[in-house]
Amino acid sequence: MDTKTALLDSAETIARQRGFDGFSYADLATAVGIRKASIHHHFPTKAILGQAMMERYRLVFEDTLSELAKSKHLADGQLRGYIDIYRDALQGGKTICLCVALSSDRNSLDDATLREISHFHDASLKWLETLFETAQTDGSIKNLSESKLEAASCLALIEGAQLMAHASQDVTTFDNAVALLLSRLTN
Amino acid sequence: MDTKTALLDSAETIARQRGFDGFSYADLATAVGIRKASIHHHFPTKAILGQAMMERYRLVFEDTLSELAKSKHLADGQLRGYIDIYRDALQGGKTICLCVALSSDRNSLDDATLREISHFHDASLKWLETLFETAQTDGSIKNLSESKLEAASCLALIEGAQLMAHASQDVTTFDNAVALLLSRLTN
DNA sequence: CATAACAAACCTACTAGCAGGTAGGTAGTG
DNA sequence: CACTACCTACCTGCTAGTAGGTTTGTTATG
Repeated sequence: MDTKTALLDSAETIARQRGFDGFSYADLATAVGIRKASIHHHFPTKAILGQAMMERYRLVFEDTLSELAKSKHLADGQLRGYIDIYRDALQGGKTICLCVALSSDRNSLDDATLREISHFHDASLKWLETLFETAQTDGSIKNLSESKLEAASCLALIEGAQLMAHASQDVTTFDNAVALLLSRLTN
Repeated sequence: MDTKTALLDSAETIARQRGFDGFSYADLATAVGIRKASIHHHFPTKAILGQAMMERYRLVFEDTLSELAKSKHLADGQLRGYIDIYRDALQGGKTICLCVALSSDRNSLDDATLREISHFHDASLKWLETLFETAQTDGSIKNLSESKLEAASCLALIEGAQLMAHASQDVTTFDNAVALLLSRLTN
């Protein structure tokens, strides 16, 4: 496999468990099977690696979301799919969304990476807002309020649910937190 | 001022901005005005300091909650107060609840501190559950579902809102996320 | 076809700086 | 005398990053 991809994969996996400060070049070297110094050939600095990691994550996520929007035409199905993405990302409480994981060690991230995170949040909010707009016409979600607020509330709920599930290392925590949101879906 | 208290204060302040790995004994030494090695006299290891910090935080928080429950008798007032605590804790996006901040660098925390965090979550959930039970009799919150799920959902929402507000360094993010929850309060 | 040139990908060996932690000494106080 | 609270000086281990050399495969040229 491509070494650069393998490095990003390892970095993402560990970062999602332990944050950006939670992995070192030494960790990646061991995981990938090359020497620590060789990583600098692919990613001159850790900041560049972080940025690349976050950008790739965002692009894959955006792709997943647009696929989801294509495959499910009703808002409730889309939201269920969206929640499932975050639930699956938990892997039983072991890992969390990269975005949530990096939010904590903000201080050790450079501006470019921070911008990637903002970008990610903005894109998520926009996608959810569209989803709730759809719901207002197809009626597949109950008790609707203003789409912008629904989106903000929804994202915060899901990210918080993930954070708590990670803290307790238990998916049930996630399931309990999103249960009421899911109960608003008609299908 | 008592040095030990000053150390805990500084540690808490920085930890709430940058996480547990975000502050060093050197940082605390500078902040408090003693030498780095002298901190070990008060807290032999960083793990012990972390534990003490989290325990104090939890105790103060529990105290605040019981005061809140005494001063406001209706559930909506209590919930508004609860949300305000988290909103104030943000200080415009600069700091977050210690519990949210530490959830991220789980790996560098010892078992005792992790147990303190669990303890904190459990206490919060229990308090909120009681709040929603109260709401079912006083009718001050609309559209009530099962109290346990309401509590889980509420805590996840607020913690997620705080995380996102911290990421964007903007309280508006928090306000948007909790707006729909607040709209369910009758007063 | 042989070989020289080049670059990509990796290596060993090293640096400076910071982390938490230790050893052992000192000033003040009951 | 003993204790608390602090000090200087140091240690080990880890971090990201650097310098410079080796291997390997491709590509251009006599």
